[in-house]
Amino acid sequence: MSSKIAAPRGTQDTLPPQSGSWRELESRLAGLAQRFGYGEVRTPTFEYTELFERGVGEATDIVEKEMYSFVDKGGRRLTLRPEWTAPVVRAALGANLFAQGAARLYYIGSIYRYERPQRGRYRQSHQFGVECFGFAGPEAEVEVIALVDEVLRSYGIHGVRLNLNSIGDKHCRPRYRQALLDYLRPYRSELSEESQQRLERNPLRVLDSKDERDQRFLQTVPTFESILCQPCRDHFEAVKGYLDALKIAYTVNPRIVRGLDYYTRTVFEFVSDALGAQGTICGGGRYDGLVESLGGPSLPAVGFGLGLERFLMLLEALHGEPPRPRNGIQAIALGQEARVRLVPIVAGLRRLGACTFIDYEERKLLGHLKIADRNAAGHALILGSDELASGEIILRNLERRVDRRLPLSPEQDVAAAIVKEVG
RNA sequence: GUGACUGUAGCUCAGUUGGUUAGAGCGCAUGACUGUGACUCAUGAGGUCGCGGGUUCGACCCCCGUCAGUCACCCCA
Repeated sequence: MSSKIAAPRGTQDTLPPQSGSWRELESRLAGLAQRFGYGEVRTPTFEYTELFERGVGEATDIVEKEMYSFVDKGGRRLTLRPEWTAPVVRAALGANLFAQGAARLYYIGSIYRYERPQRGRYRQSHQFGVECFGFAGPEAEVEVIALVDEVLRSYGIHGVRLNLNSIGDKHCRPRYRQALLDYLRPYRSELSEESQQRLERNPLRVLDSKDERDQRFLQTVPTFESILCQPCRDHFEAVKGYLDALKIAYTVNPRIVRGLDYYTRTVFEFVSDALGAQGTICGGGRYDGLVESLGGPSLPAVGFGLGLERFLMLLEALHGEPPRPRNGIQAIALGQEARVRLVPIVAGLRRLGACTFIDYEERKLLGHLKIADRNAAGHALILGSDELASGEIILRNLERRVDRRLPLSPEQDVAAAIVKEVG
């Protein structure tokens, strides 16, 4: 026997019953997005590398060290999608979707990042997200935040906090950047090596350093709020006002910056402390400059990405393993003659939409019933020599342990009678 | 990329200072019960002890390497 091959590092297979939880979650998310007026977008799993370099930002961790990039046989530089926003914008531009102005899109699918796996972080993971294009006003932020809130409500999730911040726009962000530099430069040599590098390349990122050596400087660092221009300040206040009106609780957290370059003004994240170190379930914000930087019109936009692995982990942490309800019919034939009669009945049941299990091996009734338990079937349909002789088939309710006898003829009505009985 | 811990049956794990034939529980199979399932009882199958090298008379155990998992850092979903 040759050796087994494992799934690649940081990836995982999903089999029953977990695959059922995935399907349920995905369909609920899709339904919710549609309720908010969003249509589904699907994009290729890989894109030209340049899309992410331009869209996400050269100085981000994603582009610097986390992309799965390769050169194809035609010499093209390609990358496995590390995030959805840039591809969605590209796709929308390609379809000229912005000709009419606003557009609302949602997605569900995989992303790829070359990182060391740990709890809540994988090399292939999945995100649900929305992108709301065309609205410069604070209503757009509130709409997408309300959508996430609705997801949490629909699962009865409590204890997830919404962190909110504003990082300014193209007018005040450079001012803040300068203020930050002015403040930190004198202490440059006392900062962590990592932060020293960031100070020159991407000073905002110094803010979310957790290094001990940086902390004392960060305590008294000038905050964004102190330097926001008036329009940004008004915008942020309006977002908060709407959230209050919708009774969505939030905390203003001046330290959240987000790792992607394209964000402007509002940034937010939903955080749980039930998930270990990787507690961010959902991150998002406004990115008014991205569409234009990818060759489109100047069009404001807001969106978020929600991590499905982390969300499912949260569900399990909060509610435990979901109980497996008994459902479906275990068809049991005892003997070849019975099997010949039963197979068409099973086909009929399936045509009528009934979930039906059957094992074709020759075994005793006991063995079949154990298989029924394993399948969590709600009913057993038993056909053996006794039933053939009496012209009746037994339908047993496995939960209540009661039998029903149903006539075996006329043949074409048997399946319908069973379905009616099962309900 | 850095660090710590862990790899023994399908699953969860024992395995003494290195010693001869590697165990348990659950699960699985068969039977007790020509044909009535969540309970019993009995019997059985299932292991290159992650992989490769080294030390040793002898390695699941010690050493080195490697791969994988877990958790944390970095960062993020």
